[in-house]
Amino acid sequence: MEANSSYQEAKLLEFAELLFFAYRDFTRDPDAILKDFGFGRAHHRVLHFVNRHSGLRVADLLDVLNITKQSLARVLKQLIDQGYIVQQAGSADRRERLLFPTETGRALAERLAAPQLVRLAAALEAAGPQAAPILRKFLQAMINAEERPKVSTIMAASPLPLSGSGEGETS
Amino acid sequence: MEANSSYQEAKLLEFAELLFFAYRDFTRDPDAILKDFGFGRAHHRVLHFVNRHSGLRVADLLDVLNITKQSLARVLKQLIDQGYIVQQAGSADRRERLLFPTETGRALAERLAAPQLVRLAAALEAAGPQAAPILRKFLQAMINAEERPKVSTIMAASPLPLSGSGEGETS
DNA sequence: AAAACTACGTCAACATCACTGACATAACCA
DNA sequence: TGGTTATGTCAGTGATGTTGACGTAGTTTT
Repeated sequence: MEANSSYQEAKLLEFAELLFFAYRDFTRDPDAILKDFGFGRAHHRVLHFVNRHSGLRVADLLDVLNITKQSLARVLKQLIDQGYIVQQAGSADRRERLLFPTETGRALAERLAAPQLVRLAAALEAAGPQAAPILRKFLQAMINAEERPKVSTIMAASPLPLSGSGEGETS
Repeated sequence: MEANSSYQEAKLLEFAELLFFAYRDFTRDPDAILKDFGFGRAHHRVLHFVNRHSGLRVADLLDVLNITKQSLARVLKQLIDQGYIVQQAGSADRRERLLFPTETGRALAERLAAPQLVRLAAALEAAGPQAAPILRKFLQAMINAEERPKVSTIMAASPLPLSGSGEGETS
């Protein structure tokens, strides 16, 4: 089953290139919007995960994004200072800073996601009715095996209930 | 057909996140190799397209990568100076600089691609036998409509015949 | 042949986003 | 009390992208 023929390799290279082009364009729409706010792609990533997984800790975010805390600090600080994200001390462990989007933050996150969701919906439809489960399997298998449990955990915790009001206890 | 239900949106968001993680890990292996050479992801992209589409012009490369010539210049110069890529004046239009990989360049390109192809092959297998055509449709549809003809042209021209020897006429 | 345009290279300044290393603070834990 | 943990922050650096301006060789147009 390890067909390593020239044909196979050419096919795989084709997918590698398609993936490059697809991802390039996937990020293009939000990048354009972000520019108007003086933000970059890093802000999008942070805002996305804070919005979608409300209440995650700074450590969780570092884990998800795979960047250093110094890298995160800059963008997170900007998002907090400009009122897109608020922090809240953890109730069990008060060292933890749980992150929540403000209303403004949620609105921006949704605005950034909108063109991407439209694109994804169109691409899924173009790929056919059975595409979704197949694509899910493919993408999951593309993720490093050691990372998969972590990713599953994060993605399963999407509608994490807001412990506090999620607002009003800004630093 | 514009199912915009909460369920649909959640599913699409899931794909958006999976795509992020998948692409992140897709670039991880080559990034690690590049570090040993003092190169970055930009070098990989240039070397990849020069290797796979031997003889393309600088203008083609700019078009494919969607970056400015000043950005390209830095990495391209390094790859040329260090013997991974050679230039050759176009025969029809001698202003054009056609780009070719050296043997060393080809070897590095293949080494960088290897883990990605392994990953892709495994993911395609995990996704099932009908995955390839579906995935191809999906990825193509993810690309901006205006860009698709350009991308098709580039990808169709993969085994572009080397006009010269492809070596020996370095600047 | 002169003028205009094209392909490419290059200099300079700058922004974003990542990194390493070091150190500070507050809160938890033993 | 002392050690560890979660987070924040300062300082310096590197990779990659940007805009703007200018130069040079080669092609095309008039």
